[in-house]
Amino acid sequence: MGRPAQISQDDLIAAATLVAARLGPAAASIAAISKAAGVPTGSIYHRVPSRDALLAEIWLSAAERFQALALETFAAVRTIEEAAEAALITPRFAREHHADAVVLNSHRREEFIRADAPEEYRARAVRLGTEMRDGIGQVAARLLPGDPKGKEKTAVALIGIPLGAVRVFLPQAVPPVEIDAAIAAAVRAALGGT
Amino acid sequence: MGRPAQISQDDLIAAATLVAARLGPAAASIAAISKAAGVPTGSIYHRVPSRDALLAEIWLSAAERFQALALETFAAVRTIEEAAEAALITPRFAREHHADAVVLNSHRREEFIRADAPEEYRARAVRLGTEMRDGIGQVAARLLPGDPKGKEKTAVALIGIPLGAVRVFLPQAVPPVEIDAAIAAAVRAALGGT
DNA sequence: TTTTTATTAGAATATAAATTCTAATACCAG
DNA sequence: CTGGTATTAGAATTTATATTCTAATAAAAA
Repeated sequence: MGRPAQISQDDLIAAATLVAARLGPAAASIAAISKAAGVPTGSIYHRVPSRDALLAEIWLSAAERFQALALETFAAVRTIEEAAEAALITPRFAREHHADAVVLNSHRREEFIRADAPEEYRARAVRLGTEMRDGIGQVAARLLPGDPKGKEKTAVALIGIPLGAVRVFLPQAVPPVEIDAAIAAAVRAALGGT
Repeated sequence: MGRPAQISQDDLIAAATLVAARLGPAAASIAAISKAAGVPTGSIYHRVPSRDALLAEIWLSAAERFQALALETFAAVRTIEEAAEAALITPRFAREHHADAVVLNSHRREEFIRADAPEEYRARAVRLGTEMRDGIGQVAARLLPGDPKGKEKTAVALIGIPLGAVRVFLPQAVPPVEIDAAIAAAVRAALGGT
């Protein structure tokens, strides 16, 4: 079976995520990542075909982790009060998965998934975007039926506001729990409740 | 006086800002910028000493433009209602200065002003940060006196929430005016008003 | 008109980082 | 024990791009 690997592909992505979160995707060079992972540069290419692919995996694995949680939560939202509670997944995720949150929140997707990235990765990213828009659209249909800008307002409330609040503290710190009440209140207000 | 320049330093920074906003700072190469500005690569170095300096100028000129507006507005805030109105400078700025807003909002400062950037630029960036924190602190002292987390809540309300709301639409689009009411309502709520 | 000089223009060079390559290594199956 | 094989290890190569350099140019001043 050959010589055993020092790290798994998941370990590699985790190490690369940490580097990208700390230094930014542009500075996440193969040299920096291999040093952080504790393996020689050549070994990286036994796990992923290229740096572009690795950068894409960093973003996609973080995004898929967040989105699975978000969509499941949003699907259950029937009232503005439930929406206010659901919006708190964003600060909670940032506390539990700091590096992922920094990757998603303090950087642009386009810097991880370039215009010339392999089609496979672009497709996964597009699917995530579509799924999120659908999920938001369904919440909007339930909470603000008939409002022509209901989708935009719901996106601002469920995504924009909590993300913005969290971003005041990222990437250095973790958002303090005290801001959760402010986020919930802001979401209620943005959706027109009380 | 020598051969006249095709573009001024401000023109160069404006062109570079557009490239950085569209492609990200990492992809804002000298070649890409010179092409966008319509001048040969060598001419760039008659305007700025290095690419690092140009990237720093892009961020600083955008940040200084926004911050002058923000601090002047915040200085007049005495009530939560005035704070809600003041928070709307962010979506308005994004509509009027789209590329600047994308630079500031969809990218990290650290990617424009690297750890090894010339001290002059780092100092300007540090000063901006200090001034903004001071400004927020003074608003917090007026709006939420005695609240131990008043500064964090004010930052979330005046910066985080409007920035997050705007970011739902950037970098492709411009935030629609319809969201301004939602932002104002969210800011009031985050500050504990009504 | 001639001289001066900042700029254009883009080729040449330097530098940094991604990728590939060769050899050595360590485990497993037989 | 031995052969097969995936991995380590890191050097060599390639590629991309920042920077420098040389010559030509265009306007203003003398």
